[in-house]
Amino acid sequence: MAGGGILNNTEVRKQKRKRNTRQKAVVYQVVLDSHDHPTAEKVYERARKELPNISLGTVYRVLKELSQEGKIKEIIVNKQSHFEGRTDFHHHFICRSCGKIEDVETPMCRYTCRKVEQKGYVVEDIEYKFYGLCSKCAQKKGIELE
Amino acid sequence: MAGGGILNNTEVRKQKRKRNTRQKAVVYQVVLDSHDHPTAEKVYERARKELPNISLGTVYRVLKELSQEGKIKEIIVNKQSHFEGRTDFHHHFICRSCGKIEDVETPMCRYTCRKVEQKGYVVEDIEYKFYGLCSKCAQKKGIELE
DNA sequence: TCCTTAAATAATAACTATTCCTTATAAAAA
DNA sequence: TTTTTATAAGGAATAGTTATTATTTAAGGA
Repeated sequence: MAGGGILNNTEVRKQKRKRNTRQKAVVYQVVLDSHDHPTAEKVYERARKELPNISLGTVYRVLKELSQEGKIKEIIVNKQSHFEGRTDFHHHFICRSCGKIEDVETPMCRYTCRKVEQKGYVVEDIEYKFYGLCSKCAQKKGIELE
Repeated sequence: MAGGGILNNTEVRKQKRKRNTRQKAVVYQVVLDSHDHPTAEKVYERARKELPNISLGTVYRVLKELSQEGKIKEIIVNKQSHFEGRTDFHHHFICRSCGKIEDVETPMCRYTCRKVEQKGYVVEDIEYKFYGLCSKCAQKKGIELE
């Protein structure tokens, strides 16, 4: 049969078709406006103020899409995804007492990368996490111990 | 009523009693003998060769105990726990193609730590993860692209 | 040695974050 | 406007893990 196996112009155009939905726009905006590294559930909560009928599944899917498109970043803490609008190179400090996640500005450790690359590895992504007590919780603990 | 609220000697001794079980010994040995950062499920599989009736729940509980005692280390990759017998300061490279986890010897980044501590944070633990392609997968991909 | 006791176990139910599935809806092409 | 199909909503399903409970067993003492 003619045309079998190879896509014609119409089919190619169809494949590329992408829709611009309000749900995606709202979820993206919520992440951009949030500076506390919200979980999917928190993003859902906030998005519902704008779009009361949005579903949690949609939030999860859109968050994954946006991450893959490089528009937002996913940070995993305690096996749970958190999201942020900052996409430049930086890392995170996680307070074990209050759970707060804070950004840490860090230069990439060239020495380490070189060492890894010497083994023939290709480094695509680097993730540093610092765990401990944030200043507030450290202070509180200091007071308690006195 | 007499004696209420305060523990007597017998009660104190009872509280401290800890049992040495075959299950715990076997799970520990399995982790020490494994050099591939096994998951709980994999540890379970291996422990069953020695103790066919051991339960998965026990494996999970013992792995957590051993981690808390500092005898083994837990590494979380893709929201899944892996375990290793090495407990000294080192980090990990994770191959996105084959999933292999490899140890990376790294000096602690003093500059970064100092920067974090300047904010009044108390750093208790540091975790570096490098994601990419291991030498084998990088080579394979190189060949494919030719 | 046998008893006692509570810590640890096996078995299994429950939980939680996330993904998958199905039907319905709506954005964009025609 | 009509058609097309990507995306949405709602809910079921899944995976990894933790909690619960009745049972077993290691350890200390009689």
